[in-house]
Amino acid sequence: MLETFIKGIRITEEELKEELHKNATITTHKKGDFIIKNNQYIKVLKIVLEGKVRVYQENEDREILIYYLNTMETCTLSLSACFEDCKSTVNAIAEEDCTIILNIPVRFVRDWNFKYKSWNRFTINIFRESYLYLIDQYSNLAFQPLKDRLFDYLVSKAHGGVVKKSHQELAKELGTTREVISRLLKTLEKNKKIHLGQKQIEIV
Amino acid sequence: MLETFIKGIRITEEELKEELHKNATITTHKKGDFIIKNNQYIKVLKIVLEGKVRVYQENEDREILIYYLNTMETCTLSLSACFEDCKSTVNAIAEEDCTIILNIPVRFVRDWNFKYKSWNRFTINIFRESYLYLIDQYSNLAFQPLKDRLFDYLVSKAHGGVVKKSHQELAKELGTTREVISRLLKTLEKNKKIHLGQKQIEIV
DNA sequence: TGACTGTTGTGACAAAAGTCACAACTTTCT
DNA sequence: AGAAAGTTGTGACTTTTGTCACAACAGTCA
Repeated sequence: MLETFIKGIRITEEELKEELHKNATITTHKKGDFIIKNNQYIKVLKIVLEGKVRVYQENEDREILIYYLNTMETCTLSLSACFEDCKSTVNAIAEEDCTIILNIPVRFVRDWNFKYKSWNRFTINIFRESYLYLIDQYSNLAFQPLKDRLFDYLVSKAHGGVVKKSHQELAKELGTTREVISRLLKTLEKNKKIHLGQKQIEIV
Repeated sequence: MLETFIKGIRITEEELKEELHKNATITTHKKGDFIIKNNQYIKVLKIVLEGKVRVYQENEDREILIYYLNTMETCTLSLSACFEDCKSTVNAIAEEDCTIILNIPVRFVRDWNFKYKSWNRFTINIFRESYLYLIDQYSNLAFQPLKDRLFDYLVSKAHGGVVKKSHQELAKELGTTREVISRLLKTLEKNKKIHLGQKQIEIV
């Protein structure tokens, strides 16, 4: 439930909005394009105007979701990188065609933090909420068995009681493998918790 | 390695230091005292002047470490709470007798963020580093087998090649149970990676 | 239509982690 | 010294998760 509140952009000051538009470059990306790769230098703030980006960590053949960026959401890690040069430890990939604001010069992001109250608020809120959300995820990962994490995840991602994702996608989001997800989903179906279709899961 | 750099307080402006001292209350706590409990409202910023505090999440009979606060370190979660009223989702317990600055009024923490550049820097840095550190921990938890996390943890906590902790303590820090730790340590000893003593582990 | 690609199901097995029970040893405190 | 509390070792077992192999099915596109 935390998740639905985080990463929303909330800029109110007109002057700042103008600065944003004046300084930003807008780019478009096709589904499947990498926005950032592990070990690459992050040099600009990224705000997703439209589309969907998956930010994740990878490890050999597995992956785990850090967060999704949906329409009008800001990448916490790129914001973070504005304050200190650093390499990315994550990958980000366009899950849908998307348009992204980037190339806001780093020094602006820093200066605004002291110049505009609303930007300051915004920055702090992004960090605050991302941090709390991650702690929550961390402790779930530590204590909840996968079958519970899976079910909770399905519930959180459902639109009208339906999740349109393949088992492989779920595996990549939850940090496990496809076979494990398939098996757990079958069990959930036997227990009348869900109903399985092709690339579609219905929550009962 | 990230860990050794985070949570350090770095206040340079004299005026701000004075404000800190003027407004703060200093309290002392005995080893074993709870500094904050799960579900309690966090109302003040906490900075550990001396001693050691363990901040962790609990789940029935298990626990997992979020971070330790050592001398001159600031609690990220209490800083975060200054910007938005919220309940704690963690516990914090004094692992050694300690003295703590608290009762800095919340509005000061917020105002300073716009008034003092160094405080602004400080706030951002705390969030930034804590967030990056947690992502690192998160992905380790997801991908590294416990035996590796344990060994890495021992290495990171060793002073002069020695860790003075009981198996129970390690279990609480790594989010598992004592028996599991005992067994893994025995294996590490057999593999000549460590040498086991009473409440003491020597890294070879 | 038929080949290709992606998706799902599943059995068999292995490895990792958790649980329970109990013994033995150390340290602390009186 | 002796009791109590904390610490460590360990066997036996269960549950959870990961791996491999292979089959069947669905959707897309030439």
